[in-house]
Amino acid sequence: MEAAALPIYEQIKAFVKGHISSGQWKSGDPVPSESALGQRFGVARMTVNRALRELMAEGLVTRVQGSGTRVAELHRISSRLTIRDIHEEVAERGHLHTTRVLLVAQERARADVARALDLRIGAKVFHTVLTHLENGVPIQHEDRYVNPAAAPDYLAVDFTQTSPTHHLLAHAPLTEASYNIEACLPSASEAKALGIKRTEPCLAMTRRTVSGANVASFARLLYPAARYSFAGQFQA
Amino acid sequence: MEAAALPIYEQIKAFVKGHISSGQWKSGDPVPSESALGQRFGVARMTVNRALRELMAEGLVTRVQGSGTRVAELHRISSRLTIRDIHEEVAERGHLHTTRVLLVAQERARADVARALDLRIGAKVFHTVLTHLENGVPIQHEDRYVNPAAAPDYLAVDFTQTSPTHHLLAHAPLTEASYNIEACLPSASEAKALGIKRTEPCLAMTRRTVSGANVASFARLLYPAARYSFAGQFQA
DNA sequence: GCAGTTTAGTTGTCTATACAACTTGTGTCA
DNA sequence: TGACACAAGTTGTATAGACAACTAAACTGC
Repeated sequence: MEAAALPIYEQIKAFVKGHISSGQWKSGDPVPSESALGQRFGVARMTVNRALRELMAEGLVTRVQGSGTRVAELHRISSRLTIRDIHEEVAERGHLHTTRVLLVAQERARADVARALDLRIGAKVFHTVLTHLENGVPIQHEDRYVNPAAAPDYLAVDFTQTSPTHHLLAHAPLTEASYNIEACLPSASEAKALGIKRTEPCLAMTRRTVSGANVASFARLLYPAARYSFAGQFQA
Repeated sequence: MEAAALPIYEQIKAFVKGHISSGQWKSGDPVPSESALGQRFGVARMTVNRALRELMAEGLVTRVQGSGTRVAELHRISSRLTIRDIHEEVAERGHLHTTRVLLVAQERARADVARALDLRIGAKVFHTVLTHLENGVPIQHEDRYVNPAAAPDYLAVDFTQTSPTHHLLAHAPLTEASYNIEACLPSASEAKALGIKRTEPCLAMTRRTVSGANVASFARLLYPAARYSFAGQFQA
């Protein structure tokens, strides 16, 4: 019945967290110094150091060399937003993921595409448009441009078997990614592909991935509002 | 012209990151053991341990006691999404933040509100509806229910001077928060308050904050799509 | 062939110490 | 009064070592 003994540094983290979340220590208040906590718990300073360092990484305290540790201003609620491969996400729910391939083509980059992929206007680019279905219901519309330099054999992939994300991760290691989430209404073709009305709002995520020196891909992912949302959590 | 010497553990992190993002080490590949890296860099194992521990926290490697360290599956792109106080956000852009107070009232909880705040139906709750403006343009519509137990003097606050979030953080220390982001169309009253058409899509964030044993507040924050989006970045 | 044991290797935690880098308040001197 | 030096306290980094906990493969005995 006994709880497994937590590592000391976790106990110290819990001790500090407890004082913060109970309101005993408020934003801006000083947290006892490493040596003070070390004495109180009867442990080495390095152990306390690890606890406080991790709390800083979690955003609960701020530390200034030479000055001390203080309870952070919690005006920022920060949590990890994880963007996952759509196939994995559907599979984890125990559902069937299928793909409808609408376009697989090589094109010349228009101005906006060229800018996003960091290529010249008119440069060769790969373009795919897919619809992802969960148990037969469309949940994501994916319009993607790929830099041929990053994934030369992209067009040869059978996208009913392998998701573009999966192929790209395997062939163009990810060094950087940025995304933007906004609300929008679908275009006529997007609405048709998703089987929704043009007046039904959608979440649109535009994502740009960088692999080494190249921008590997630029994608617009559209989720019908009724069938998708992003959720997150924060634990003090 | 010389770059400041990075701490050794940062150098080791950069070394591992470099091998991952260049594709030399792929997902699932083993990373050299702590002692191996320690020998290679001529440093103590604890130093390597810190580097690898932080890389695990960043999601770049997985570590299993007794087995070893491996490059993580990067199918998950994970980054920190920070939700900030609207006032702070506007102020940082050097813009003027003002508030229009539409409702400040004490009500009896309807079923949905009671559930969200973990109270009985008909229990006393505080209800505020505000519009936040940036340089006079509405950017956020805030519909919030507050648990009186968590912030007894909530209704007395002058919301043209202090944001609800600010007051709550000061009086009900945050222990937990969860949020959900979705796309939707505004209701008639929301559209009117934001000065947009009912056909203009919006990002809706519903947020629930917990303070100690109480659910402190439940809020629906509505952002016109044309004026707001969430952005994030991931660095390998 | 199989089950159990041993062993080498790996990560997890913790210590006691050392020095560097920085902040802040105090004291000194002109 | 002001500029400067100093000292005390704090965090940042790094070490060398120790033992615990766990894994996976090799080995042993049946």
